[in-house]
Amino acid sequence: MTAVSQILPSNAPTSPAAPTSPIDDLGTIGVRMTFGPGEEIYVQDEDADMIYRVVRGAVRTSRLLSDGRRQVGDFYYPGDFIGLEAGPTHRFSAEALGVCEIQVIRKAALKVCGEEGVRIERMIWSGTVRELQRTQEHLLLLGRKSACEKVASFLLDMARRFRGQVAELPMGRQDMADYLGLTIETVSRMVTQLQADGLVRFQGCRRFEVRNPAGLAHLVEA
Amino acid sequence: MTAVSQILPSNAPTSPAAPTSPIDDLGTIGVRMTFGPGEEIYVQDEDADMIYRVVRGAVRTSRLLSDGRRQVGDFYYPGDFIGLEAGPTHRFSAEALGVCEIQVIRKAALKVCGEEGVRIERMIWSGTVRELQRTQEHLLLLGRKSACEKVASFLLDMARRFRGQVAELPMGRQDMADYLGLTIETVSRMVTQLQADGLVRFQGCRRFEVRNPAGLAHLVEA
DNA sequence: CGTTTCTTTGAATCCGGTCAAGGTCCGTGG
DNA sequence: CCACGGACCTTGACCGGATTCAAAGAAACG
Repeated sequence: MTAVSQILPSNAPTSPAAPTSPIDDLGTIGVRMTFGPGEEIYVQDEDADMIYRVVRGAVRTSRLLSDGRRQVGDFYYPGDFIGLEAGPTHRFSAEALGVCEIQVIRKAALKVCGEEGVRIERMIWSGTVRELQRTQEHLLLLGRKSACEKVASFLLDMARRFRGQVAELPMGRQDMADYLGLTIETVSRMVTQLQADGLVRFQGCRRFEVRNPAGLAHLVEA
Repeated sequence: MTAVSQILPSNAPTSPAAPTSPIDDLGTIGVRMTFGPGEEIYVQDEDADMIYRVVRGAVRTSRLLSDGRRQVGDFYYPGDFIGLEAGPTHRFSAEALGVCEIQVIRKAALKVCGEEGVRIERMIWSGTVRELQRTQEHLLLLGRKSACEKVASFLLDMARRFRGQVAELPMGRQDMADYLGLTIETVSRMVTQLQADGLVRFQGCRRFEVRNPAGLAHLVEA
């Protein structure tokens, strides 16, 4: 199901200015795998005996309703753990957005790694708490924000990762829509509107910069 | 801010058929406190050095936007931990729905309780994972479900707590609305509609029973 | 350079929100 | 015991923001 070490050609958006947060080393535990665009890292309802960490690239988690509606849980970047939510099985699927490299660790392996295992378990704990916090933030966004506020929140959040430089979105409009609980058309319209209002500027549909941080922040409304 | 051991008269809905899930004992750690309807157990942005566990009654967590919009995070019942999401400060407030009794435990106290502390820390860990799962379920509901499906999901979830008997809602329509990302009017209309369709039956606005479990489940659409 | 996929834009529709009344439930006090 | 008052819930009419449907435009890819 999940391809082991599949090498893809260099068509990947190499994200030249990617904001590489320094990734604490995970030591020698686990295996590195490479996934191509759209490939599944793990699947909804599958057993959850591994945990995963993004080394390079970006990942989305998503969940499908039986009639095809989809909710994107979150997007993950280098240094982030994924698959933490799991009880016995995964509630969401995880898919690579572009080419990405993932470190895969068997949960059971941590028990027998002493020192190193304990250190990683601590990282997992704090990762889980952060995940819970982000998810709660996401709740607020989905439950109580307008389309315009949703898109503004999302862009501001993305822009933060790039520290004011030009930001590059690793996902398309459909992924944004499914994250924000909107349709792709609405996302597109709001992006257009935010640009018309001079709050952001796009160069192509995946690169943008914030032109008016204060104005954008005002829309986000903590 | 939070009243210690306030005794309220017996106007509380004593919930005679309340589904008392057996609560594992927390031993002698921590203090029990009683809160009256609407009282704050902890407040958004407050320091988070305690954890809390519902002993009796029901609790909602909620978060306020600066313009008054409110999102209810979740509802908690006897045995549930609350306040787990916290980094240094609480992201949500927690308020008592009716009269309720809460066991309050200073986090730092767990470190020095040996055996007992470790046992509770494990309960907290599994509580946090369950919380994350519930929150993700909530995401799906807020992002991708119609008003009717939202209300149906909610009622089905509540009904499950009462194992098919007549269920008693500890919260009012406004709380349901803020949990579901709807207005109070829409919640009311959907309840009326579900009743008209013969899926549920209300006796008063807080007691109901499921009349057609399959039909209701069909609306929920996993 | 043609084809496919993704994005944007427009027009019409509809679901849920808003505004405004009326109803119900309860507790209080005459 | 009943009248009153307040809080909460329900219902109706209308409105508007987001979706839907459709088509044109732009990017990515072979």
